[in-house]
Amino acid sequence: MPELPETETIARDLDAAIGGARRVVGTTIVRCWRRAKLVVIDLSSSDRIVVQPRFTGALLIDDGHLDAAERRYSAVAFHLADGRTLHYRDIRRLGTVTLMNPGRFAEYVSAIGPEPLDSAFTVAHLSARIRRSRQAIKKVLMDQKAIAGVGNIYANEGLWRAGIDPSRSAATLTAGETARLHDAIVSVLTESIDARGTSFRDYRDASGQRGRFAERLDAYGRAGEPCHRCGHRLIGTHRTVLCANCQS
DNA sequence: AGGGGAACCCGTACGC
DNA sequence: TGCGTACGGGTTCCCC
Repeated sequence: MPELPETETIARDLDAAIGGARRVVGTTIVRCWRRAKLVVIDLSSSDRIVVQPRFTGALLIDDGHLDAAERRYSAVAFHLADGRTLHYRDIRRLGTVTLMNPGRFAEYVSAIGPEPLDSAFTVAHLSARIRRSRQAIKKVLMDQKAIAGVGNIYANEGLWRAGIDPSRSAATLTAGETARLHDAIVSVLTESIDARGTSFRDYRDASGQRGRFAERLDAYGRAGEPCHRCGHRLIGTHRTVLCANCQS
């Protein structure tokens, strides 16, 4: 399930492969980039193709060698002037591909919170958002209106790094905890992008490769295994995992 | 307003 | 073996 680092990897690869004036029938792909968990494809017409992969969506380039298994679930195909085809494939079909004009795109994006890897995302910003919510801190982290791009995996990882219980009411976090959480989110997302994301289940990048961050996870998917920090057994379901000893 | 819950979808895992 | 069913999971929409 692509979160920020996986979506960033998809967008970067896509931009390298087809960004910079690749002609599609009737228009030209100018640039591919990421906002939150969305892959955004800028067209010369000033419209944009906005792809939300959700769980199983992937953008794959067929240069004539894409195997039939990958092509099988293709829902949308963009034929490029150079002969290649950009496929949106989605096994569970919960993802979306939307063509937006500039007004619609601006409206859509304005409802999304700040990018955690932008300099505008400061401890003060996180603190202000956290302080006014009595919801569990993990739920706030996953709220796209609060912070863009963080989902279940990186919410678990960030909270583990910061040593904070995911079920803690957001408003009860101290200034020190908020600062640690901010640093934890930024570092885990940055490191995951460097590793080309976390591959779980169906996620593949634009060339069909898996990400390497899965082997570096500290919490997500590790219930019952020893904490990498203190050795205590991690508790929880596959959804929320924590170390009861060092996340209080 | 803010929070809670259902719907969306289909491959996988599991039970009989 | 083969069929049927429960499950998952982010976002959106609806309702309280």
